[in-house]
Amino acid sequence: MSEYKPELIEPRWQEFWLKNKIFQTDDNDRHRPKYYVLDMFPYPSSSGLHVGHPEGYTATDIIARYKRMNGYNVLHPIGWDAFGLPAEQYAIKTGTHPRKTTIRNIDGFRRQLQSLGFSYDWDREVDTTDPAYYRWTQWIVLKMFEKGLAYEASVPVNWCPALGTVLANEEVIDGKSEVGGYPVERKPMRQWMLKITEYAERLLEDLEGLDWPESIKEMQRNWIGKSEGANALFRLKSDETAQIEVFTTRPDTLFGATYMVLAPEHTLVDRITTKAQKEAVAEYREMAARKSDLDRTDLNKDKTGVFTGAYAVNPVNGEEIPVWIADYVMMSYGTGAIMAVPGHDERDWEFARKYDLPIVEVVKGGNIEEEAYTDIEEGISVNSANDEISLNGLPVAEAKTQISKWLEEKGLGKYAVTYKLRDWLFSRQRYWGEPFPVIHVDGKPKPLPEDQLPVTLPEMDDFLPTKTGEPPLAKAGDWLQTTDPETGKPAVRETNTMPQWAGSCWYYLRYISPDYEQGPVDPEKEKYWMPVDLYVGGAEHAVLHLLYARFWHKVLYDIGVVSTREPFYRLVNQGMILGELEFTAYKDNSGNYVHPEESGKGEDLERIKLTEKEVEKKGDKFVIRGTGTPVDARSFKMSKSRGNVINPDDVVKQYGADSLRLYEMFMGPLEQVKPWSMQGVEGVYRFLKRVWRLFIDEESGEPVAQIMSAAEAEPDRVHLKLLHEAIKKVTEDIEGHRFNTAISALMIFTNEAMKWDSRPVVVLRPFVLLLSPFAPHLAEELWSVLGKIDGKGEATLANEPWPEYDEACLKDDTKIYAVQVNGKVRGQIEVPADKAAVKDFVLEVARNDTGVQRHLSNGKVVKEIFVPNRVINFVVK
RNA sequence: GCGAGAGUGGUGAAAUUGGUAGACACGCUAGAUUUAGGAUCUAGUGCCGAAAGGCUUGGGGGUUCGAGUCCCCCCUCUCGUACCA
Repeated sequence: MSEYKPELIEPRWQEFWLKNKIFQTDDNDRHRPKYYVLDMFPYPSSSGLHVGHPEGYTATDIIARYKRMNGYNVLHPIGWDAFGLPAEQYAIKTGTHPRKTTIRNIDGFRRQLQSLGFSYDWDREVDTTDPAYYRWTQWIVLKMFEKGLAYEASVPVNWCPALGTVLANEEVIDGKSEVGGYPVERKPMRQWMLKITEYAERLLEDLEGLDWPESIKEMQRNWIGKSEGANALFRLKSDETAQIEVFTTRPDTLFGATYMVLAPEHTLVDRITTKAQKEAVAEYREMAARKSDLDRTDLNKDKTGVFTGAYAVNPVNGEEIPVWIADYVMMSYGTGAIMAVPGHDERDWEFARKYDLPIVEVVKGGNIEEEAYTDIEEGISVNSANDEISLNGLPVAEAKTQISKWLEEKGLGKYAVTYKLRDWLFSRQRYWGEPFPVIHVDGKPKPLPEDQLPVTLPEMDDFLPTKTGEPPLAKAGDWLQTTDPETGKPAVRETNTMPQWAGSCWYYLRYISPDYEQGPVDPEKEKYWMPVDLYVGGAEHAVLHLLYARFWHKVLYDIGVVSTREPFYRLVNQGMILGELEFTAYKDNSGNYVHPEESGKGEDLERIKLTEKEVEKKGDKFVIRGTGTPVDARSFKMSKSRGNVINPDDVVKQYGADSLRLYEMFMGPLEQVKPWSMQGVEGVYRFLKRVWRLFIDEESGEPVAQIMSAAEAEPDRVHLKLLHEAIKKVTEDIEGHRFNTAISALMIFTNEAMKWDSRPVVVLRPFVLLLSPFAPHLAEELWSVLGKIDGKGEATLANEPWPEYDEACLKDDTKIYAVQVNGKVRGQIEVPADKAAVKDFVLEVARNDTGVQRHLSNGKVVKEIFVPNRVINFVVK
């Protein structure tokens, strides 16, 4: 071998690592500190890896390799979140059993991941579709039944006829299914729910201690949506027995409540509606029921509603106020009813304007003729007094406390907290998911005893749901009919299955003891390994996966299965990788290039893709070269339809896994969104070739003559300075996840070392170790080359200690100062290091610099700034 | 609308506490070696200018001897969210 040929090097080392189980984690070694570094659970899709996967995986692999070399016992596993809709839909289309597809896809993913040289412990693979795994998923759900955290409910769900299943709110985007984009409608169905709301407060509170991106924490906080306020009771004018309870965050505006609104689905509506209004109300309710959530929000500019004919009494001032129904009030939030304060709530203001309802000012500070005044900092209560209490003159916060106290004393209301978070709709009408460990006896659901687990999926060849929306499992006759193991009574199995989230809620625990038989995780090992020290994945899981997993973890904590309150101590989101930068010009019907925005008829324009050479930059935009016609210059999300998808396999084939890994890390900061560039891959590939030539003579294929063993040549100060600078920079940058600048430090070392006539092994060896987390195949290869030269070193560098830098080697003989005059750099001076901190000496040298002198002669020096080892500034007047 | 984040060369980006802006890489220009090369090496490359010099981190103000970095106002983009009372 002569040139750098990754296709020859890489498979050899991958096989070596695998065969010798180099990265197998030793569970019983409790002396070393542990480090658990985790990638987000991949779904093994049929299309294989995309370049986004290796981004996070490379980052965690670098950390894992680095931590091992630093003496940590590292847990770095991978597995498969393999239940899910695509395999089932493929089965419906082709008749191929989902298990078959799943196995094939997993094999594909495993092959791809291994071809990238990731240092996973392959003996810990887990697969959510394996009964040995989902046995414990079912077990956890069983525990939830026991704790009363799972219940059945008939809820209007997002029924997608095309997919034949119910979708969670978060799987519906703009009224269409996230998968496939099919229309979704509302339909009431029997469902399993999990009481995540019971954990709302803890899920919110425990965010505090987590080292997560602030944006993700904020999204979770918003999702949980805690509001503090009061519940207040309004009695009805005509019906002494009925009361309307409302939730408000602004009890201080109670005197300004001029009407009330119930959600159309509110149970009181039938009871309070007057005869005269019955028809109008019924009509409105029917219309509202037909609307999906999307339609409701879509129409949010034009609020609608109907008067019920009933009046309620405002408890603070005895005013009789009309009760309306309107779909801008949601049954699922708060109490499903509001007191409307149009003076100080935008929505109520709009509604009141439209239906000509009175608007009263009770907080001074704005102009309620123009818009609702919602400020809570400056506003002062007015018009808010009765015989017993007056809020007048109080700021909002104080008014809130006063009125809440009063309401409570009177039994008219009390302090209340409401969350946006809803219970988790936990069942799906699908085949390819975990069956529930539940049977129905005498029409009632009953959890199975633990020893009946796992409840395995029945073999089927028809995966279509029934026409009524009953899950496919309803067709599994033999499986469906069973007996209650306790009573022997005939029983029917639950036919819903769990959503895909279930398996991914606790997989990080199974990795710890994948073969443990007595529970989901070996408690002793759990105590050693948990929590996860570093969790890396895409921001698309910011809310759902991370919230669900935190919820399950807390349940497991409560029943003593895990020892930590939170599963993931530190979270990092990798930024999305976009396609290559694209230049697009637009032509109109007559074939003239136009500006897309100025033309104002964007839909008729023809899009022309231009190359980099066909455009130039003018001002702050790109134009067609030689003309003034602007073009769009943008990178887009990779997608099949756009044709800008990069397949990692192709990159590996052309440049090798090390180049792919290196490029993905060199592109920019891990967390940032960044566009792909094939030329950038070329760049790092050239770097690796240069590294190769630092060691190997391309003509002969032998090590270069410049390499000196320890016996032949001592490293000199220049060698050591360069090396130790690299060690310092690379070490600190890996610790701070600044992989791009770490690579740049490796490049600087290589560029300099290439010029050396003598390349001492004792300098090259640490360099190879620094390179190894980034480009492990090349590093192993070069390590073995060095081993042949001086007969030292192990067969693999994976367990070598990480190099440490020596401060003494970093010292310079001289220091360089920038010399400024009035803040502008006018010269540069070099002074001996031992005198660099001597102010008078350095200033004298600076004054004598010819370039500086010229600028000093213009006036009088009034001030001299001296920043040791950096800069001097003369202020001249 | 609201919330969060980000704007630095032709491009991806550096600049860890306020101290020489543009490291490293891509691209480009010239040259060398060369049958050729998407190979390698050398030199150059923020902008304006012949040079001296001036200008420059989205725009405008401010603090400071000194601002990409701190403060105020504005603009643009990305992501999230959507009647949550």
